[in-house]
Amino acid sequence: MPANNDSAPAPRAPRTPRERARAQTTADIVRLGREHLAVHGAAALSLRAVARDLGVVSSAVYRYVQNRDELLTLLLIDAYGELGDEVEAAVARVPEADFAGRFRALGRAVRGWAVREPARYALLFGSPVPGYRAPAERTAGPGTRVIRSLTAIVDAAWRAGALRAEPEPLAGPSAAAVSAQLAVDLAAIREELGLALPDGLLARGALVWTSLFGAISFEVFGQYGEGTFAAKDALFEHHLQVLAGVAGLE
Amino acid sequence: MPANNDSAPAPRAPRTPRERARAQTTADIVRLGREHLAVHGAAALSLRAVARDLGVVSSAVYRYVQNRDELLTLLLIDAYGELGDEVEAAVARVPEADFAGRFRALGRAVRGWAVREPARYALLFGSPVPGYRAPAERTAGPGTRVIRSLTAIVDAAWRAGALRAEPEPLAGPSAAAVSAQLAVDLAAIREELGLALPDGLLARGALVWTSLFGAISFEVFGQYGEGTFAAKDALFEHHLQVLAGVAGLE
DNA sequence: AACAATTGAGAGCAGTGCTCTTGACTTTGG
DNA sequence: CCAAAGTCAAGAGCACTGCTCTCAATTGTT
Repeated sequence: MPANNDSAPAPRAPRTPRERARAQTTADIVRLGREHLAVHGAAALSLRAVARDLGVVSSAVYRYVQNRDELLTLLLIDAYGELGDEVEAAVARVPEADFAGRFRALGRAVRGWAVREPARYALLFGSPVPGYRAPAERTAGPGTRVIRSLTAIVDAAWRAGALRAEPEPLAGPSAAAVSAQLAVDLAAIREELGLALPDGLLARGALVWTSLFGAISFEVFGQYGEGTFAAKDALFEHHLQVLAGVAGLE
Repeated sequence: MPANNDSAPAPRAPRTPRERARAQTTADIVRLGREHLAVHGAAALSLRAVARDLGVVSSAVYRYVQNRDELLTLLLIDAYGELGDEVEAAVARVPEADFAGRFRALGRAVRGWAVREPARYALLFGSPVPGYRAPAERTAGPGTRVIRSLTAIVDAAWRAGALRAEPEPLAGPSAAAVSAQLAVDLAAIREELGLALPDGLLARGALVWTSLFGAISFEVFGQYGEGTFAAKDALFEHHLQVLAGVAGLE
C-alpha cells in the first residue's frame, strides 16, 4: 500500500505488540477481502465470509472494521494504490521526452491491470456499489494518481512545445453550447493540477481520459460479447494511437 | 416495450382471461421492478420488496418470474428497448444527410437517457451484476440497437462520400501490433452489420463508440466528483464535436 | 499479582433468495 | 352440471447476509 495522504488520524508505525497484532489482523482482513472481491465481485463481498476464512466468528471482524462499507473503502484505497503504482512505474520506464510513448505506456498499464483485476477495476470505475458512497477525504488522494499522470504527460508536452498542432478552440461550430461555466471549471482544474494547458487541450485531455476508460470498461465488462472478438490487443493499440492524436501528442 | 426479436417461445397476444391476467401481473412485476431498480439500483433489487409492493406474498411472485435473474433479464430488455426507441427517434429527427448532426443527436439521446435513468444505464453498461449472466439469445437483439444506429450513420456517410478524410490505415507507426486477427474480426463485424466501411474507419467507429460511453459513464457514475464540475453539458458537447471528427464526420 | 483494556464467541434481529406443501380457486371437458 | 385439471396465493422453512449486544476470556500494562 502506498503512502496514504494524511487526513484522518493516520495510524503510524505501531509500537506496542497490541497495535502490531491489530494492524496484522486488519491487514489480513483486507487481504482476504481482496481475494473475495477478486473472485466474487464487490456486491457479493461478505464480512461473514471473510470472518470464516479468517477462522473467526463474524462479530469479531467488527472489532477491526466498522462495517462493510469501511472494508470496501479500504479495498478501494488498496486498489487505487496498486493501480497508481503500476501506472507510474510503467510511465517512468519510458523516456521523459517521448510523450506519446508515455501516454501509450499509461494506457497499457491501466488496461493490463484492469484485465488482470476486473472486479477491483469495476470497484474503481464501474457502476457504483448500491448504498455505498466512497468517502472523498480518504479516496481523493490515491484516486487521482492516474489522471495526474496523464495530465502531467500532456502538460509536459505542451510546455515542451511538442504538441502536434493547436486543436480547434473551444468555441467552434457548437459555440453556442460552450458555456462560460466550462472555462471557469477548466480553470479550476488547471489550477488544482498546476497545469499550463489551454482550454481546448484541457477539454481534449478530459475526452481522452474518459475514452481510455470507456474502451477498457467495454472490454473488461464484456460488452464486446463473449469471444466473438479476438483481436482486443490490436484494437486497443489502435485506439491508443488515435487517442494520442486526439490529445495532440504524436 | 418495443418489438422483442422473437427467439424463445415468444408469447403472443393472450386470448383466454387467464392468459390476460397472467400477462397483466407479469407486466406489473416488471413495472415495480423498474421502479425499484431506478431507486435502489440493480444489486439491491429484491423480489420480496416487489412482492410487498404488489400486495402479495413473496413466493407468489415466483409463479410469474423464475427467479431474480429472470426479472433482471426482463428489466434489461425493457431498458434496452426504451433506450433504443429514444435514440432511434432522436436520430430520425435529423435530416438523413446531416451525418454529423445525426451522430450528435445519438450521443445526446444516450446521455440524456443515462442521466435520467442512472440505475438502468448502470444495468446495461456498468459493471456486471455479480452472479448474473445476461442470456445472449434474449438480449442480443435489443442490446445492439444503439450500436447499429451509430454504425448506420457512419456507414451512410461513407457510402455518400461525406467522410472528411481518409483516416490513417490500420498499419501505421504501431504496425507490428496490428494483427491479422484484427482484420478478420473487423470483417466479421462488417459482415454482420452489413457495412461498407474500410478497416480503419471501422476501428475508429469502435473507438468513438466506447469513448461515447466512457464519457457518459464518467458523468453518470460520478467519477467527475460531486458538484466540482458544473459545465457537464458544455463539456459533453465539446466531446461530441471531437468524436465526430474522430469518426471522420464533420 | 491486580487491573483494565481488548478481544472472540455466541445469541439474536431483520433482511435476502428460494423451495415446498397446502388449501382454495378458476377453467375446462365429459 | 359436475368433476377433473390446471392455476394460484399463502405460509413455513432453509441458508445466507449485515449488524448489535452481552459475556467471558485473554492479554498487556502498571
